[in-house]
Amino acid sequence: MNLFADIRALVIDCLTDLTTEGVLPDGLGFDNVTVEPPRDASHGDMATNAAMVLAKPAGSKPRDIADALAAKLMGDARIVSAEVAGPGFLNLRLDASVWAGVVKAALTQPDFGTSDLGAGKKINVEYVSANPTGPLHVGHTRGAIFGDALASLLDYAGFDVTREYYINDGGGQVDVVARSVYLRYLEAHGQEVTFEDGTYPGHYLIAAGEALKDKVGDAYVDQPEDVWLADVRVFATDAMMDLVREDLASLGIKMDNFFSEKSLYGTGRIEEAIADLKSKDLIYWGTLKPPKGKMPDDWQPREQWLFKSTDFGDDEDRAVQKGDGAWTYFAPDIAYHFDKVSRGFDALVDVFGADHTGYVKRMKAAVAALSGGTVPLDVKLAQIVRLFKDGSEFKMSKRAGTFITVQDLVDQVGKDVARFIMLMRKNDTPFDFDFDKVTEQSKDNPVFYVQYAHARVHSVLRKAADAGIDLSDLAGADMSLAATEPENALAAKMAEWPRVVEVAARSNEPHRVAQYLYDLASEVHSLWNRGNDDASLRFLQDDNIPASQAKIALIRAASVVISHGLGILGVTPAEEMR
RNA sequence: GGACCAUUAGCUCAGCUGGAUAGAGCGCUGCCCUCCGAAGGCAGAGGCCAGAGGUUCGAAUCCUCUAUGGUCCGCCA
Repeated sequence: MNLFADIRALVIDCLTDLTTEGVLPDGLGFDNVTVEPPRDASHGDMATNAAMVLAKPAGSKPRDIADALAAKLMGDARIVSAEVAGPGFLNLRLDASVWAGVVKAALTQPDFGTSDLGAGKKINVEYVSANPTGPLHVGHTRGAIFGDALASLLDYAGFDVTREYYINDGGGQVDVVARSVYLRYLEAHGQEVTFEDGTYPGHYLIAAGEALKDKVGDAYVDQPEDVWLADVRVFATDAMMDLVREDLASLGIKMDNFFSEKSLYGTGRIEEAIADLKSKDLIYWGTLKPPKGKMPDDWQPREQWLFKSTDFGDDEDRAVQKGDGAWTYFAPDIAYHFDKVSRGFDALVDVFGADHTGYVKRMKAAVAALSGGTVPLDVKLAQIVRLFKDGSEFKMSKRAGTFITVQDLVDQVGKDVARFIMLMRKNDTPFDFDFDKVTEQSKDNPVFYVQYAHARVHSVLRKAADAGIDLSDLAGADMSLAATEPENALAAKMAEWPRVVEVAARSNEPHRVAQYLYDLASEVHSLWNRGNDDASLRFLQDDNIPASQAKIALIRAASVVISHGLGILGVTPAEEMR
């Protein structure tokens, strides 16, 4: 159930009636009519802008429309009052039975809050896609967590979601890893090795070197590169991807599909994608203009194959083939997205790091061209995270050895904290991650605050069970026993949940879920605190089992919504804080 | 030179795709624990929504320009 959608439908019905009665002229569009929670609770439970939106096209005053609509709405049992206010808002108050319905829905409908927004459409969310050169570091985590929560959100909103990781195993960096693993392999055979420029000395490669030794023995020792490179490349990539998978798992991320860039080479798939663009007359032989601003010293004009991305809003056309005939990095990316389109996805989302900002337009251009404009691509950027520790910024440096991995992060603050904190902020604004603050166990820490709300409810449930209160049919409780104003406020907040899901999913913004959970948790805590002063608001009412059941039903419903929301964010809904 | 993103309370950030008197946390101020739910609670102060124009019933939100900050900008991967 979605209360806001229900009431909006009611408003539209009433407007339609007014049209047939001749109060409103024919042919009015109701698309702009909204039903929203009011900014100020004293205005009522819901507000509609119908009168203001329709006044102009209907050629009448907002007040007149509002009055007529109010009279109509009052005919529905759910509407207790409908008052015109401000510039023409219609403020609605809802019957207490409506809130009881929300509580029951949250308790009995496992899909409370899910949506048919996605209508089963296939959507592909690509995220992380870090080079397979080693374990993930903190720089990757924001995009990883964001992409994962977004995927869950879209799933919850009714999309058929595929979580995907693009393995950049086609470029030269893989050779570097392969050579580095080879050095560690020699080391495993007791040789002295030195890591020169162009190799990675990372300790995480030691295990890979030993594993290679276990696999091939001494077959590659003191052999020229052409003997072992191809094989070690595969071996090293697999080993690195195993590390990546472990890191993802420790963040609670599990991909549906890993797509190998390498699989595009030598299989005709790049050629196929480029041919598709050629057939659309979007590939031509030409010369790029020199870059503006600081001119590279060695820049020289050169003729090459270019993609006409300017036709689709890009600033420059982009090269797909280098002067030496090899593909640019862009070419396999085109082929990869061609593959996504070919797999029948209705929509695509790419999550990039902030360092790929300049890449967005050409990627959108490519997808628009390849799909004939039928498949939308939304690119979300994960902005940088500044790390703070002991009051000052913590700069990462590979050389200085101050390199924080995903494992370090998870070890220090835990998966739940890392996920929630990063998901509270919009993805495209930079933010500061303070190690000291996020591990604090207090109200000031939003992760703790939300989890604590959930745990508190479970604490009440345990106490109620100890007191022998029957909790087997909370949905059947007489909710009129928990219908005071602060209690209704909590139910009203729950009623927003389906709306939050839709809005968040429509804009691909999971942070809205986190913000909402904070607000909902706040309502739970607030109600709890009121019990300190007003014993009639305590959840366990001595000698009044029906009232206790109703109040428990209310907060239990809230905890169910919290756990749904935390589920989307990938944060554990703790039942107990320790 | 250009692109993208940001700019909201002293600080860190929200603001539900254009709605009413712009919100939260921290910090600040003032109250509140002999007892039952204080890892606290309640209340208050604090804003020219970077600036200037524009669009309309109505703008923090949309458009243009300007300023500041961030991320980038060759056939790199």
